[in-house]
Amino acid sequence: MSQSLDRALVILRELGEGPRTLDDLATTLDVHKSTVLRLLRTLEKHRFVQREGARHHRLGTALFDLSFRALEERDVRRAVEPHLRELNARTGHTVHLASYEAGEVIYIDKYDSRHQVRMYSRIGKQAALHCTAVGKILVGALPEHERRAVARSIPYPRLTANTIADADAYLAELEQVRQCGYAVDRREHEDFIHCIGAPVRGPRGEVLAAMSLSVPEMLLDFEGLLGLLPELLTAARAASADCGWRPEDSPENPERGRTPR
Amino acid sequence: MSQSLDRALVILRELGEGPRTLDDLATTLDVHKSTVLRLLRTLEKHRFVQREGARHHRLGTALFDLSFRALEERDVRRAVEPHLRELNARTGHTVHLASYEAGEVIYIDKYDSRHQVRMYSRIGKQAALHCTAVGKILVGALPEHERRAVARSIPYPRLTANTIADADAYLAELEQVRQCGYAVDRREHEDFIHCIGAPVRGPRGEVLAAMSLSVPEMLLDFEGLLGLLPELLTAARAASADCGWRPEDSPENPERGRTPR
DNA sequence: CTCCTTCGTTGCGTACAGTGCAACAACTAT
DNA sequence: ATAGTTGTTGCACTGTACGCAACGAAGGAG
Repeated sequence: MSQSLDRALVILRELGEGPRTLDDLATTLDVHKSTVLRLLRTLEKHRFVQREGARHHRLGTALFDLSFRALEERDVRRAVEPHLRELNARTGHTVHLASYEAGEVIYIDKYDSRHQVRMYSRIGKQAALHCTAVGKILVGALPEHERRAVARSIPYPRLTANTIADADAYLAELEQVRQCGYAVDRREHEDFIHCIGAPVRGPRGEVLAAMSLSVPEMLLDFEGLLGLLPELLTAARAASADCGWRPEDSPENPERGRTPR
Repeated sequence: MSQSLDRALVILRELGEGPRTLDDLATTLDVHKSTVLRLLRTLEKHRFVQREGARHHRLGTALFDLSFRALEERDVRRAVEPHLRELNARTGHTVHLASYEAGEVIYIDKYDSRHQVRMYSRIGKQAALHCTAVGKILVGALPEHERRAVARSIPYPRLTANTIADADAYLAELEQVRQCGYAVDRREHEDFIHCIGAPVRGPRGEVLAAMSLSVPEMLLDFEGLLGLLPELLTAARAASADCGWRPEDSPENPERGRTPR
């Protein structure tokens, strides 16, 4: 492990919270100012950091460049984008695309609701595994032993009265999700929002990503949201088709986590 | 300057081009494999890099997280977003929001055209200063000496027959832009696309960002695009109002580059 | 099935890069 | 003026990150 690189990455994380001064950083990292200064200079040279005024530093443009490049490279995202966009246009509600990567579920695309009340989320943000529709879809698609391992290892913070609270209940829920072909989050993550999710599949029926529709309760009750399920499933199937999925091949799908290279 | 950090950042840039193996990286960096390995491990630990299969590495999710956070923090972007979105909805064409930061113009937001033919761009991408509408708006808004310095220092690659080719012509064009309150790119950047741009202003009339509308010639000729100018200007003014601009204060605006802190 | 190549991984000794220190410079506030 | 911040520079020392070389695992060719 490289010490200086390690420190630099902590600096970046810290700057992700907002602009900081040299001293701020030196204090939180518990290293000498001059050390921080040198690291910042290198980061600056590569445009990962830029100065704001005389003393403040903030994240730079190289970061945007890199991350949008990386997002573009994910073919799933590119293929699903039009369908996501259309689902958003048809329903007017917030839609998300999420992917399972290295033990975590993160949002890789998003279109916001047309309405005033919006759900807080962000591309790049981690989604909770135990109380979101996308989390259930993606973890549910893992091979059994891995699924069990995940279920046992994650924490179960109780975010609302409906949040699933332990591994057994979670595994049962995942089983349910696998059977239905879709997942719901009925006020499990936030008190006034419910959500439905569906898988996007690839050529061998493997789950590549999860698509979801989130609606605040004041706009639509849970039954109303379920009424949109056909729209969601249609969109997810169309997206899957664009990713190479052929429905006839796999009526009941094999367990699969990610695309082998 | 920190050597190891420097190398790590080069690795990230390299991975921005696509997934690489350890050897690939060692070769392009011209350092020993074991060195690359250690850097990669540190990057991995912080989720800046993730493995893809056994041997390939690609950019990780921390990058998305950071960059979207940073984008969110830019208040301009947040304030302008709805107007950008509406302009996109009304016209159906590609709209961009760009900002001048540390000598470069980069796209900080974008909504794609509804049509099949799309312009290639990406959030985080640098825009050419001499042949894009946003570049002209933003450089044109700099104080005179800085504007001249920029004009003299940048290269003038000839991308089409219409591209401005030298500093004098550029400065004259910028003067024009300042007078009109909008900028055009009449096939200066790409042969089949033209573009119009307008400034988004802050409380003191200073230019915070530039908004633009890009349309392929086959969809709309240049006069047709100019017909959309009122739409663009209305959107830009509404966005400016949301950023604290009060039109009556500054009929002719003072020169100003960036917001002081 | 075996050999051979290719690529990732590990342990180690050394050199130099990165560190902390202390003094200095630029600003603000009082 | 004076004192208190905070950024910047030069320097000497030490520990970290480097390259090396040997090992191990995986995959392909014959």
